[in-house]
Amino acid sequence: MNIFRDFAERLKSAVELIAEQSGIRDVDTARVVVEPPRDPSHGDLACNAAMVLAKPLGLKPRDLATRIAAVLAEDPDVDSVEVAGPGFINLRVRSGYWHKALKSLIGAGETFGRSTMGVGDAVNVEYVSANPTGPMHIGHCRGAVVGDVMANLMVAAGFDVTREYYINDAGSQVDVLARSAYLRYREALGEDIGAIPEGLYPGDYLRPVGEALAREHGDILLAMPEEEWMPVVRVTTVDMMMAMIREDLALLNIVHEIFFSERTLTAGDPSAVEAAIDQLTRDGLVYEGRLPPPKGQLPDDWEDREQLLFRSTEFGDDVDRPLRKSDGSPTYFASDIAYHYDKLRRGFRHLIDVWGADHGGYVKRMQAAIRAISGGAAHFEVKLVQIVRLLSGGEPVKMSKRSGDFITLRELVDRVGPDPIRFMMVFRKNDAQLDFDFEKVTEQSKDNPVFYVQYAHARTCSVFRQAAEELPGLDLSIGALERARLESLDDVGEMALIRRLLEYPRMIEAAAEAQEPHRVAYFLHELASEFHAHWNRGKELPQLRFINHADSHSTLARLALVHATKLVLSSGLAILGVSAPEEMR
RNA sequence: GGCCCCGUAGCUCAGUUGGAUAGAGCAGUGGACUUCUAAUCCACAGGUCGCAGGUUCGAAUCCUGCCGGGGUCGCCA
Repeated sequence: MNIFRDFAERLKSAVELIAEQSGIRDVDTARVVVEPPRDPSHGDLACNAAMVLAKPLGLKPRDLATRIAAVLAEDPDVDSVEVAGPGFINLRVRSGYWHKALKSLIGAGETFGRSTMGVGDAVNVEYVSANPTGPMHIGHCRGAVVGDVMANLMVAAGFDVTREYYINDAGSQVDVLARSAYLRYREALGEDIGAIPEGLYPGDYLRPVGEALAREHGDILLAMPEEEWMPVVRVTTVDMMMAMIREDLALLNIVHEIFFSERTLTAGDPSAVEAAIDQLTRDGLVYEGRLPPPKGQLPDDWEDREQLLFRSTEFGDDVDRPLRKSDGSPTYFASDIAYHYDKLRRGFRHLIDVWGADHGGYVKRMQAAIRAISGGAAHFEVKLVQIVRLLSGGEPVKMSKRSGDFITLRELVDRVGPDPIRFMMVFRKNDAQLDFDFEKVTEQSKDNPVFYVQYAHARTCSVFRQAAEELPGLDLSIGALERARLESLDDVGEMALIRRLLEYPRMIEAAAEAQEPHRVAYFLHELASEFHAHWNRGKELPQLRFINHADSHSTLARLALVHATKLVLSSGLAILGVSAPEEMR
């Protein structure tokens, strides 16, 4: 149950009643919001209805608020109603309502917080899509986690989610990769290859590829010209790189359902890319024309020439975009159009792409393209993740990709483990830069939000261990907790915790709606804080402790609250893909 | 130069899609360990929300123009 939605419904019927009395029909209540007030002293729930609807109803905000308040005051679950400020309606809910809601939370168990908002709509989340030219490094890490948590979040919100990886295995870089692997092949056959020439991939990770090629083909590739060995070597190399990337992703518990090869778009006659260009041509969205040279610094090899352009300006882009390179082959943009065409054909109407910030200049044209090919019917959202700055003790860690000594994802996971990486990568808005400090992230203290939240979960477990030990006769089953006399939970700390827990479903929906996974992490941090705070109140006021030997009824009610806290913490951590440990010694 | 992102406490950042007196953590100061794990908690202090206009009952949030930082700009993917 979602208490905010529950009361929003009650408010709307109150408004409709008042509108009817004034002879007005069809009031638009879409902008009416019921939310927790920023200041808890204002009550349990705050509503803006009077301010939003004053005009259409021809009333002053405060007068309307007073009339709505009078209707709501009759509600048996409402304790008190106040009109405040410019026309806020502040509700205080009877404590029995909270206890009822808590009971249903416990009954819902792990399904608490799951929403049907998505009504099973098919969503495609494309993320990582790192080039298959080497192991994953830190630069890929953030997009990987953000995409994965996004997918989890959309599942929780009731969408039918497919996780997808686009393999860029068609460009010239893959040929360069294959040449580098071919060199390693010669090396594996005993040849002294000397230093890796400039322009090829120097990494040791290609050695096993060379060895595999040698095992499979012996020396027959040596006698072939490049056109002949290239396709063979390319396939083996890309397959092995992708296997390696899959292993890297598995270290972060990331598993994609679909790996989509760019190369398959260029195969066949006509290829999917050519078909897409043909379709755009038939729709009159393509022409031969000239682009103005870029302002600022002109590329050395700039030449003014006619080329095949897509009319992206008709769909909100700043300039029209080329579909063919000077040699006539399709641009990356052209294959990307074909790729997204394919996603739409597979039945997806919601597409979420997670890209690195360096692709920011690419967003508008892709949005334009999808508007064009879907006739405006598809929801397409690009989430750009900003750069991660890697620090160690506050000092930037130097990385040089050229020399190949960048820090791999594998090294990072070995050093700090998957949980801190996953948590920290979503403990920030995706469009803000992020500092990732080795020392802070491995630290096991409250400075580290990962441990802070995990510790709260471990504490909930420790309470139950303790209770089982101290009160061996007490039935601690879920059923017993559900039947507990929850009305005895009346301390301010307990009530604050209950209110926070019941915000969970609303937070999930809002985060999914906004496609902002970081909200889950922040919510958990706040919930953990609420729990730690209440725990500590039991030190000064022993009568507030969860376990009370003299009173098994209140103990059981409090354990029910602890259980509910554990449920929400582990549910939220599951969305983040972070483990919820039972103890942290 | 065009486009995109960012600018909130000394530092790192949230801010519930336009709500009330702008919030956390770190750093600083002062407190709480014969305890259900002090890996925690409490209190104090800290702000012209980059600047200037505009929109309205109401702006950190939306619009315009500046300033500063980052990214990006046909034949890389």
